[in-house]
Amino acid sequence: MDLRGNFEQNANAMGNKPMHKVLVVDDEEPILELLKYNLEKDGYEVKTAADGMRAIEIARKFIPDLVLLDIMMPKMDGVETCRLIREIPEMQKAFVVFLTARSEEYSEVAAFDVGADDYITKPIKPRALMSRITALFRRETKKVSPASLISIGDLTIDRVSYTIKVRNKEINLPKKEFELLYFLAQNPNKVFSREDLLQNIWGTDVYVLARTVDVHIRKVREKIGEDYITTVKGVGYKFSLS
Amino acid sequence: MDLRGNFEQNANAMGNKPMHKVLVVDDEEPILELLKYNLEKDGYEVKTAADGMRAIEIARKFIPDLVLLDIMMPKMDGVETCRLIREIPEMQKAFVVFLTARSEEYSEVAAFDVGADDYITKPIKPRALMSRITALFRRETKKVSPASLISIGDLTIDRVSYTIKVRNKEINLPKKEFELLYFLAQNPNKVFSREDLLQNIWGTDVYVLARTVDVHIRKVREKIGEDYITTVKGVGYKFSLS
DNA sequence: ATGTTTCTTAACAATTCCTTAATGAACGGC
DNA sequence: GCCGTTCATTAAGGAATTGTTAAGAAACAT
Repeated sequence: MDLRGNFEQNANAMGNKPMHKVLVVDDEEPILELLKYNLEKDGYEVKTAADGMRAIEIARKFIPDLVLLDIMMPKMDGVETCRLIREIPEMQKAFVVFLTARSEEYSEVAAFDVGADDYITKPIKPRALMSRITALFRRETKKVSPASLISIGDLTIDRVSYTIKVRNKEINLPKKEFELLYFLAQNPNKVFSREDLLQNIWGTDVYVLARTVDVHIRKVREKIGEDYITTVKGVGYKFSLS
Repeated sequence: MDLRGNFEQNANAMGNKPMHKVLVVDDEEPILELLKYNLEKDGYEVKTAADGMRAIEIARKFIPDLVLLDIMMPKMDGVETCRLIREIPEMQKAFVVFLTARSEEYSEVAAFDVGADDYITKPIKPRALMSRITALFRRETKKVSPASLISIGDLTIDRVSYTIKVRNKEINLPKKEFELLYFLAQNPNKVFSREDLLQNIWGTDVYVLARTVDVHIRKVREKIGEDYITTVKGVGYKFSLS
């Protein structure tokens, strides 16, 4: 069973990679397969369409983050398809990358004019294509974390340098421990159940036992002292000011 | 809590912001048109120039907030044009963004030395360009020209000669290694992901695997010692003072 | 051209971190 | 006191990330 299935917004406090959706549009079956195979291997969720009409139908529901679009297609060509896709409100911010045979020299200007973000010439080299797609998503503006510095009493949590300071002593925490402490400290005095913590720090698509939280709590306490995190029996943990 | 939200930069379409003036300089007519069209669609006031001389004439009267400047031009190249533009008193605080063909590899250092704020490789992808311009204007403070000399502890980084000094010993670093160290040292204690580093050092249009960063980190450490660059597992690297 | 340096990738090793499971301790109800 | 529940603590295996090396491309210089 594919556990990745329906979890799009698996972004969480740790900044896990969101899974991106890709729609591939080409009239040649082998190319569809090749691209689908490579994309899925890299962890993208993929749908395919054999012509422009189908592409638009699918785009409306699927709302891909990226459309790979063959320029030369029967019935409706790529540029026209792109224009129509851009008319779908939710598709405004999606990326569109054209696939074009080298010989064609299809007007780049026309392509970019309808809002293409890049174009790639056939024959397609999977590795190169994949790295360019990676680069596309890499450019995405990323969110700014709410507070990069939390200071409570003699404890300082610095998300920029990923370090904490207790009683003027700097300590390096492993990622999960850091995120756990950071998350609790963002809402001082508020109790979170283990499930809450798993959801927010581990993410929705991870299958981890609730007891795992205990172990991390224990390790954080070991490093910063017992005074900051309080156990609320039967409920969960909270960051307590004292 | 899904922290990911839809924070996109749909800034331009509405809102009564001050209208920004843009001067586009390129010797190719189609490119001028493409850029002019897209910029005006986004609400900028645009003027164009086909060569450096004309550019300077226009800049003197028009006083644009942003100059898009092709690096490769007949008669006077972009770098020279930029320097002359910077001599116009009213143009001191304008943004300058270079346009460059991917193949050229025009000296970035030369470009930044004459006061470029960014550079973008052709072929130009209007949507990407527009969002970068939006981002440029959104920045409150104009990027300060980076210091050419950084000194931290017993480490000195000299951007002019591309050399560093550790414990009074001068070392020559290859370009990528130097820029990596330089970039990290500019923001001491700040953790950068491999993606961050790729974007800022390799550029947005280069397709390189993230693990490549590791190898360069390794080489830098080999040369300057293990004490300066710290790994933050699961996150990235940082320059750490200790 | 030729040789040299640098960059990138790939493969494997080393390390750290995460998760689980097992055990013991604390607490409350009966 | 006894029992059951819940949490604390520890250790071990496995998973994930990073370190390291080498080899082929690419860029650069001679």
